[in-house]
Amino acid sequence: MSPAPRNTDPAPETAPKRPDPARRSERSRQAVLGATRELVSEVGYAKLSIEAIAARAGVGKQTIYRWWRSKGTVVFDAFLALSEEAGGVVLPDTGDIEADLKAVLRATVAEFADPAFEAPIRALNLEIAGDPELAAQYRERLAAPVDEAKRERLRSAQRAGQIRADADLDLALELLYAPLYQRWLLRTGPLTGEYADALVEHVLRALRP
Amino acid sequence: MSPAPRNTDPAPETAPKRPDPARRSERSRQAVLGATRELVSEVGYAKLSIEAIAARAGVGKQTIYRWWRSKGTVVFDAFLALSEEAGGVVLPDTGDIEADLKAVLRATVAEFADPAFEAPIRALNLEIAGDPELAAQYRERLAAPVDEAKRERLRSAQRAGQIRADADLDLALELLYAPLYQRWLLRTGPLTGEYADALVEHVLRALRP
Amino acid sequence: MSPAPRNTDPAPETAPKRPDPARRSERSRQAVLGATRELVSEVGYAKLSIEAIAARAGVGKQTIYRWWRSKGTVVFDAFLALSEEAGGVVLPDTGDIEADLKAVLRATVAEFADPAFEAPIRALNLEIAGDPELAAQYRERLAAPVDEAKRERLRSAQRAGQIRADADLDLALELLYAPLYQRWLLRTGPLTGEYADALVEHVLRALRP
Amino acid sequence: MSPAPRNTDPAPETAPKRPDPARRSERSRQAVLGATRELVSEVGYAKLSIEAIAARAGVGKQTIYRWWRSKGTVVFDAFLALSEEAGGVVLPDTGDIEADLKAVLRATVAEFADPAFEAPIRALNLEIAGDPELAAQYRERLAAPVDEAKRERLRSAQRAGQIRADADLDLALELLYAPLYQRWLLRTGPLTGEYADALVEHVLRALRP
DNA sequence: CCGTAACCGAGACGGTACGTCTCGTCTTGGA
DNA sequence: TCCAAGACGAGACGTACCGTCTCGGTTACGG
Repeated sequence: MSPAPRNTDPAPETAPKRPDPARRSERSRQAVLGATRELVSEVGYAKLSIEAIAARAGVGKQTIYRWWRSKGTVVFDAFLALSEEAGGVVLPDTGDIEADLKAVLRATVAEFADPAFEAPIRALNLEIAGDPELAAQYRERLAAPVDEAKRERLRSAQRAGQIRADADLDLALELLYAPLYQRWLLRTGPLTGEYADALVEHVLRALRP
Repeated sequence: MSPAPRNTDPAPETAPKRPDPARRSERSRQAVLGATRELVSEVGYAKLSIEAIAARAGVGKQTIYRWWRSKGTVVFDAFLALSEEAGGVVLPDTGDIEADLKAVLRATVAEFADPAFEAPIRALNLEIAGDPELAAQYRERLAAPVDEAKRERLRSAQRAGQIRADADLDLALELLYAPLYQRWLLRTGPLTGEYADALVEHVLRALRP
Repeated sequence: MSPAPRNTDPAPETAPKRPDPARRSERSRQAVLGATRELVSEVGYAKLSIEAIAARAGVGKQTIYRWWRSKGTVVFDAFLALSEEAGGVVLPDTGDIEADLKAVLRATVAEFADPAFEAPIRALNLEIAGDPELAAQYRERLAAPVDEAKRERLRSAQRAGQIRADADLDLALELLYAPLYQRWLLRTGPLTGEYADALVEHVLRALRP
Repeated sequence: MSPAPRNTDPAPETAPKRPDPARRSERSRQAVLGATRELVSEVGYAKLSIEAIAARAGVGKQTIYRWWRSKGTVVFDAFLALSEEAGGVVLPDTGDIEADLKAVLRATVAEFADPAFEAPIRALNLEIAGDPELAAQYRERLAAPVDEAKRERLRSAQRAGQIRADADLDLALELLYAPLYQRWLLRTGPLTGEYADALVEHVLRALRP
């Protein structure tokens, strides 16, 4: 039996001195996230400053820099915290996959149209698009459970014979949501209920047995 | 005595003093756009500053503020100029719509994978996503001609009976490109030739007569 | 004839980019010096901050950093400006060197005792003691003319036969003023008129023919 | 009815919670003083921080704040400890007051010229000049014994008839040392052996019978 | 053909925010 | 209870850029 290697870490190099999470002030964390949500709504993401967050939260700037890498990570956490409270996602399953998908996509369209959601969601998306590490966290903590719920609904339709057994469900999800997302993000066209319906109809045509 | 005339003039209001485009220095314009392209490649969009552009271009800051609204518009123009040089877009038409689309999407995948293109294209996309006015310009001057070429190829396939006569070609384009775009922008999955092929196959299934 | 050498400069090395004094804003300069004098009086030298000076003066911080090396140099200039306005110094010459010196030293004692002068003069002295470059400027621009006036009074006494012809007048000045200065700076003893008188009497004993 | 008692209590007032000196860790005290001496030499007094002292000494910051009022008092103690080890001061007494004083002043000049002493002594002096309480401590614990030794040498010269019986010895000491001190502190002139000699000669002229 | 009015490079200005540093206080866990 | 350790609110540091505002210099009309 060979001895367990003690330290396989290839690059310690004068450790960057991480803070101790056990001693973190929960009160400060909440204050920062709350202030961030308020300020994003008030002045928008681009004009958001760490200075302003600290002031609004009644917190020292160092406390923010100690626990977050960048403005983007703070904003991300601020909305992540909100979403995680929201709890599990359940999609409707009436047995009619077309009707159910239309309902879900119309709901998504409505969400994108709500100006109160629009600004922060856009900010969050830009942040994610520009930072691979945030993107990874986003996928794991926010997108994954939602996607799984959507995939499950498609699987149910498969079992009901409404979708081909050999369909690639991940690709199917992308076909459903990416056009919506792109229209919204780049404002390349109107986002309406009719559009959502047409989208669902086209995609289902590709998926039916 | 006649009443003092109210100022019903709806527009001038201490005119904002537009510069005279006729006297604009072409040399300065080119220097700014060139310096901008260099700097975006070197330091990325987020760390790009007007100050640095002016210094690199050997140009006064005022010259930039005189002719561009914001950092975003400069970057936009810098890449617009490049693309417009590229000239008209023509898509292959071998008569086989599936093969042609696969070739085009694989080319797009390759472009997204090229790290030299990646950074500035991403920067440009973030800028467009965050600024509706830039988005409009982008659609008119860059996206429109390319989209028209793509639509024309689909129309040709329609005439050849490879695509249903009543298909919505705009939606078809979105179904083809949006999933690719989303994967790239949010890094939600690998971008490979196989993926492009599968995408084309699925979408065509929805479009065939 | 040999060609004129183009560049004999031995150490250019990415020049530190000096600002152009010709374009300096006199209004800003005055505002900074004024604000500095006010703040030194109000909060003392130790608690004086560049930030506060800039705010009080209605000036950007960079404007201070552009023209002054350190907090010390600003304070120095602030009081230098005051003193230089004061104009030429003239010492009394009644013909009685002892009486005149007593009067002058008593005046100095009174100045040191005045709390309005005390704080800033002490701040200035600490700054000078800690920064050789400031010390040099202080000697040239403030101390030199005053010292020359004092030396001239002693020379006049020499001509009148009240002081030895071969006396070292610079040393004489130090003997007169250094004890006073030391008592004040280190608070090693009471500063009174009697002390000034005793000092003059002792020093004159060393200087008389 | 008796009058409400006035609070004649001169001290407690919501007691400031003094630590118990008996339980003080000698190891910590030494570590702090040692680290302080090192750091003053390395970075100078102005850039010295409590934070850095604590880190270098391997001591909690609170331990410093518990036992010292300010950065100045720590520095002061650090050098005080050094000097007190040095033990009693004895001045030479060859019977020739002029030769003896010249030797002593030349030694002082040499000390001031030594760059290893220069920096910390200057730091200490600035601190004393800016803090009356430190100044008092300095006089009692450091200056007093040295001054007494010097005064004793002058008294001995008085007994020997080399100095007038009615001379003010305290003033004499100031006449001897203040010029030296001032030249050093403000760098107003060269500090040489010749200067020390000239100083002694002038002062003695004022003191002789 | 000669002002004179624009653009131009340059860069100082009043500001905002950055990210770091240190202050002096407070909290935790170990001896 | 003291200590090492270090998180905390606070706020100054010195730097980077912002967008505006002069400065001279240099075109390029238009009287």
